[in-house]
Amino acid sequence: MDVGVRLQTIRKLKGLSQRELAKRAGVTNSTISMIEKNSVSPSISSLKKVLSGIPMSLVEFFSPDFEQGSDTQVVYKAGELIDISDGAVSMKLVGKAHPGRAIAFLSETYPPGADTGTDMLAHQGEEAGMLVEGRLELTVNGQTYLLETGDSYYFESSKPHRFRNPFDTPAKLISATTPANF
Amino acid sequence: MDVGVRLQTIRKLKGLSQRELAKRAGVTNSTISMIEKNSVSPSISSLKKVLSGIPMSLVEFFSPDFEQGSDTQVVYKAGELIDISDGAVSMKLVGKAHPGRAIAFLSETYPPGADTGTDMLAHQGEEAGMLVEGRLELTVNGQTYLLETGDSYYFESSKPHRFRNPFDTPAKLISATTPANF
DNA sequence: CCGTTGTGTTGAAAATACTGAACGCCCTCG
DNA sequence: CGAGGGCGTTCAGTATTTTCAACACAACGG
Repeated sequence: MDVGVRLQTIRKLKGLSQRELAKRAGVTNSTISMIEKNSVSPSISSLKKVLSGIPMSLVEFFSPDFEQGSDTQVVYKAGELIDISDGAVSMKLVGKAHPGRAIAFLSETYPPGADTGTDMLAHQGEEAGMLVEGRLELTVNGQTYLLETGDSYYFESSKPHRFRNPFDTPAKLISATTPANF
Repeated sequence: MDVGVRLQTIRKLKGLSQRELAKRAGVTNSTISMIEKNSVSPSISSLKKVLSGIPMSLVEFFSPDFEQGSDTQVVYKAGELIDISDGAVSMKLVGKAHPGRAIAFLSETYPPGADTGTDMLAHQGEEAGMLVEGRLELTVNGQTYLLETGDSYYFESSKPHRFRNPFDTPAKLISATTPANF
């Protein structure tokens, strides 16, 4: 992540000069200049001040949202997905050509007995999914649910969660998580 | 946004001491101490270094932990989805109990002849999806692709796009978009 | 009881970021 | 042509952050 280039891109997008932005932000134009040339690494407080002149939040600034070439791959054949399997659970990630992706879109297969473990991860973000085949057990925040084909879910990833297939037929799940941790 | 408190919270959540985190991050323990006490405002480069020891990205660090009540609905039966159909295309939204959702997770059905129109919207964000039934035609940025069952896609929503089913069998798509425009 | 190891905090010195006042460049207007 | 005003850059000096080496406190074991 190139802080300087990113700031300059945003500033020009907003049609501001270094001095103009500096005045709005309450810093000097030299500060802006040096940040953009990467000759310094600004402190959080000053970057925050600078961004307040745009205005833009730190989250937005660090979100690599709109910066992608126009020749990136769009469609992925079934065999083209990246395998990021974890144990018995098969997980295939859509969009390998998108390193700064905002969504982790997965096709997951849980063979009989498969389990994401009792790790109960608490990463930040939200996730949703739909079961397209079989049955699956989902535990969120201590509550256990039974998902049948066609059922779906939506919860905050910060809640401890776990997927498990105690049945004797494989379960296939399509899920989306944001932000992408991959 | 209290940088110090946030860092301390995260560090303790990960079960790290100041010195341990400092070692992993390649800074001194005093740096951690002073950042947590807000007696300094770290530079981007040093905060990045510190977070690399966790590890955590700057985006995640600055993304507020909007926690949700623990009684929100998690699982949605097949019939419980909200219908937000647009014309001939049937669209069903997962997570009606999540008004401030980050992801729009949809189950979409395109009957033969269905078309999202030539609107070619250019909203910001990213979207991904996977075809679970039938065949579908996707146009992104002027390029037209043929999706077959099991194929998937990922692109920036800012690129003009359109879905169309010119075949004589219905197509079923599961998709995710962020941010959610609903 | 003392030595050891863990924790977080603090002070002076070194490193880094920020300001203020230049500078050079390009444009426009008189 | 020359004055004025815009632009971004640079440099010396000041302000802030980071390091290094202590310090104080608590827990554990010999």
